[in-house]
Amino acid sequence: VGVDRWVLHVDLDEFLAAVEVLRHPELAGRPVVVGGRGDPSERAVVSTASYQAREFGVGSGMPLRTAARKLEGHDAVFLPVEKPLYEAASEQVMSTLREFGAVLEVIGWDEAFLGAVTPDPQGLAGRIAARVLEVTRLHCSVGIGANKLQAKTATGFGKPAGVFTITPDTWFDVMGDRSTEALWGIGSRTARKLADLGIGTVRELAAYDEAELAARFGPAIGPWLGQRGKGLDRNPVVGDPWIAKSRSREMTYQQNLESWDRIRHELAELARLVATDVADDGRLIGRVGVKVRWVPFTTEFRVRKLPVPTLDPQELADAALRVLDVFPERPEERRKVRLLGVRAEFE
DNA sequence: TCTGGGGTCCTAGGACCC
DNA sequence: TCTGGGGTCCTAGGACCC
Repeated sequence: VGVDRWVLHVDLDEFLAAVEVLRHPELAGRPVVVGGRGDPSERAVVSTASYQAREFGVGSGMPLRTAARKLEGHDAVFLPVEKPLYEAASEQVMSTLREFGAVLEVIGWDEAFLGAVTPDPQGLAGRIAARVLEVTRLHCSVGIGANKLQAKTATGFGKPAGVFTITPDTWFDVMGDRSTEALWGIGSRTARKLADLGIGTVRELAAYDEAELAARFGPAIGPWLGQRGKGLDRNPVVGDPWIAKSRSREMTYQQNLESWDRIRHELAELARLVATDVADDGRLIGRVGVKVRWVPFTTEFRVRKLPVPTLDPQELADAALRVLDVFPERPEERRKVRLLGVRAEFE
């Protein structure tokens, strides 16, 4: 009785671009695009665009080439992704969030959930944003809800640098008329399948029979979709440190790979990189996966269990090459390759 | 628009065994 | 001729997220 349990979702505003502007203050006010190696002529996409860049229609996931075209004549800056820099900034943000003593679940460089018990979640949100700004000089938005879905959804309405609350009482007022694709966890594919059933809006999804959804989408995903529509989410905020189940490296080549020897060489190189990545972890690798993206853009993935789990770079490279051999179509058979990837799955 | 890199989870089907 | 039911392991592929 009377326990005010809330979920807060904290999301940094234009995170990568904001971090870059902090160390390059002269860039403030200009459209800033962070992506790839910072060369808009290369095969790469936008990781983060500053709000000034977004005004010209540039956003995450867009090819850098396209972004450059949209920003032509607007004094834009393209910067490379500097992973260690953002990791350091992220750690600073997360340790600031930890000061508040709530359960903290980190879900990305620039995002986290807090499970809080408080009669005044808005007050807490304001204090969090102020403290994050004070310590890191970065702005964030905070969403408040009765569960993760509501909180995460609310953040979008708070941006930039604001606080927004969604409760079970206001869920349908805020979300009811929106497309199902606006829901966290429903992408374009599922939204289209739902539309085929006559389900266009969140309200329509909420009203749909869950057994029917289970028949269409499977026993787990079907009912889960129905719950999403109703704004329900049973997943708790989990404070345990995240432990990766796999580690991978992949590379899109600026020039397509054509020779079989070159492909094998590059794949072995990626495998050794993965081995280096996991060397300190200590856990053995039980399965190895290989990803090939053919020209123009079809992607295939094969994975094989290792007869004997290993940590050895050369064994991993050999295993990756054996997986490459099971691809039904060999690269030497006329198809060019634009991307290779190696994934190691822990035992 | 010519489409990155690093992850997670679910589903379905085949193989195999009892 | 027409053929069980259940369990487990393995892999392919889809979908989504940051």
